[in-house]
Amino acid sequence: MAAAAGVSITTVSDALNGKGRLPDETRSRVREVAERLGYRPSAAARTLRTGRSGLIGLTVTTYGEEPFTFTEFAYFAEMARAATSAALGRGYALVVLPASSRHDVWGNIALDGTVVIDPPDQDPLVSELYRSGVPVVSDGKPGNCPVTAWVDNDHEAAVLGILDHLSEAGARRIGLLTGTSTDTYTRLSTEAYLGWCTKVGQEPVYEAYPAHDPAAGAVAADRLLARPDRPDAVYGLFDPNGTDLLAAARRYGLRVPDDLLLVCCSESDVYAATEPPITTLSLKPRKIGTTVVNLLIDAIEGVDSGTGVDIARLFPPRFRTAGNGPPPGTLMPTELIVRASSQRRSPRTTVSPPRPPGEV
Amino acid sequence: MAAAAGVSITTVSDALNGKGRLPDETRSRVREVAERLGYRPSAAARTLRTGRSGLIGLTVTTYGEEPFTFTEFAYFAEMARAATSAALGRGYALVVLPASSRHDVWGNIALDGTVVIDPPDQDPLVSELYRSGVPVVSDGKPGNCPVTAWVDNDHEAAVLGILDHLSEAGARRIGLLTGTSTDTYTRLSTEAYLGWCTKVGQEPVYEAYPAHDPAAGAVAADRLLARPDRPDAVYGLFDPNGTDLLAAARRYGLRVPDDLLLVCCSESDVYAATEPPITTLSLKPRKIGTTVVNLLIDAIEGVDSGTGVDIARLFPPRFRTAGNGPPPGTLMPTELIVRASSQRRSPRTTVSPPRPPGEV
DNA sequence: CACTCTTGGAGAAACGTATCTCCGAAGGCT
DNA sequence: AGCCTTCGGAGATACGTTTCTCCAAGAGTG
Repeated sequence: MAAAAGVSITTVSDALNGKGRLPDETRSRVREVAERLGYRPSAAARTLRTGRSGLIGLTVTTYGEEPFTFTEFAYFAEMARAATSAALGRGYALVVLPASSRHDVWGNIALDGTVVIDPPDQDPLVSELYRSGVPVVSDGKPGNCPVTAWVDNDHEAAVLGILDHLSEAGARRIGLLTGTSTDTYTRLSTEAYLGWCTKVGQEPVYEAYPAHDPAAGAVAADRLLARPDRPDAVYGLFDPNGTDLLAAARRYGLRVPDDLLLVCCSESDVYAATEPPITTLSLKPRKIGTTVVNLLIDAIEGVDSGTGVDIARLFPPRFRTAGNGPPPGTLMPTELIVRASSQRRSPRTTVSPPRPPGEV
Repeated sequence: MAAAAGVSITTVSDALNGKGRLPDETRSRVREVAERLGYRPSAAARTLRTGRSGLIGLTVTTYGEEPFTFTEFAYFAEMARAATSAALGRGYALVVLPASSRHDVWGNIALDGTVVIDPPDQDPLVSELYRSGVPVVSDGKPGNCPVTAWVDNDHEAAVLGILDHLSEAGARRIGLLTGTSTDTYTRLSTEAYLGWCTKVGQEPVYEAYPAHDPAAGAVAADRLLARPDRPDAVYGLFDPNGTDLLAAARRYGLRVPDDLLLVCCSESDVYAATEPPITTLSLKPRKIGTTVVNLLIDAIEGVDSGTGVDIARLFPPRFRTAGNGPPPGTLMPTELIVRASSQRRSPRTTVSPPRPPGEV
């Protein structure tokens, strides 16, 4: 377009990007012509030249044959929404890419960085990205992956907070509805529960089921309440557990909260309208999504080119451990939304602060 | 990488893409070296050269200040998930881009095509994309936009089916909970309701509220049941209407389905577990998402370069109208999942077939 | 032997941008 | 008058592919 419009090609680039030293008159003239011609600079050429695509990958773990959980749990949907919004605010767009997608799709996209949700140990995808010099920030503390940074909730503190809350409400034997998969969330939460049981001298009462199978949840809830050592309070780790447990309680003639105290982890507000309303733990996916993306973009824009070493210098000291240690991580607080199902008095809301970073 | 590995640059390209005429021995040798070096061809360069990025935009309409509804209604989440999966299956990735995002973000991304969800009349974004030669397929029949193709439910048939269903169940006065926005879904559904009322001689009984405001839905549901001409059956156009209406009915001491028949449009399975279970209309977002993406990719891969004229020839005759008329559209069937809230006998499931394309 | 045909692969152009270097001209200074 | 500095902008190169054209050598044919 350039030459035809008024003059040369360098001038167009400079005028449109505000780079060179041109009189305002020339600048505005070039812009006006570009506008009139509907000229759009080629994103591909710009990406090739600058090495920046403005694209961020969002990788979601995949369970079973379905492409991904994405919307299966409200957590992911909320998190993705917040992440998209945050990225857009800084001029980046999100590409959603299941970890399972074939290599040719991943390889065919110029990514400035990647957000990885709950990477499994030794995730080959993360390793390859890291080797390629692509910054990776994970949602969920990574097991053994070389990520640039990570963000997570303090799951241990959250579970302990809930168990204490239920104890205060009068629970004598607290059960857990958990998952069979080995992701960080499930593992840390379950470990926290078991540790608490040991500490207070309660025999653990829990049922585990494959969390990605919606039917299995109802069965597990039923099983939990059918046990001879039936708990008088239950915490369910997954979103649908609340309704499942409520239905199971109804089947066994248990009144909530009188005979059974109930808490589940969920981002859904349907639990404000159930009968009775159910206390939920929110993992604050919006905050997590926003933080993850901002951390990632900081890394992208801060480091010049793929040495991958200077990145740590970008983060404030509170985010990183000393020297050449593990990647910097930050813990986000969770929020317990107390409703009728877990108490006999009036509701209130508590926020669990993260533990100091030193203990991470 | 090329020259260093074994030999020249053309050969590498040919070997990796299976293009030229090379002996298998050379091919495998080059591939092996590439593998060892961890060589990845530059997506940016390829895009620049071939004009194909493998990227598809997914544009979601935005309500108010929140970036987009995306997850607000399960419909969008499901649809996006199916679309992502379908795109991935054909080697494309999805970039999620709110229509409201600033121009510089849109312009900075090389898109092979775009999926637009429910474009408003005269959408400037769609017009610009179309002019740029980027294929656009919309979910929702476009009002006055030059799209390549579109996919939608037969909303009129769906509403009429529900009204008939409620009539058969004994409803004498059917109310509607609808929205104040002017999107196609709301408009067509409301018009179908009003038309039906005229035909059967019933006075319309409806309340409209801003669908993006979750609190307003509960208020509107309450208002509808508080009217002097209270309906004995209600259809709610939006996902949360079911629980809202159920709560309102409870407040007024109305038994469902005895005093009030209930149906709402929702993709959520929580309505299978409510008390009583609520009949829902599913718009089949999975099917829509899949179809939209496949149509779009057909258009992308079928037309050589942006004339934008030959595209219609790609579609089977049933998808297009004659000559130079409106863009080809296809209607997907909806599914009415009949549960206890709308009948006094045993549930069954009916599928409403789309009307013949001639009447589009 | 002179020729054509096939095989295996190299050379070079082009995609459209950003950026580095350089150049002419004009003005100010000694 | 000669020199330095700034202004406005042009030229050239590189980014890493894909693809079109072309070439050399050997094999087959008369």
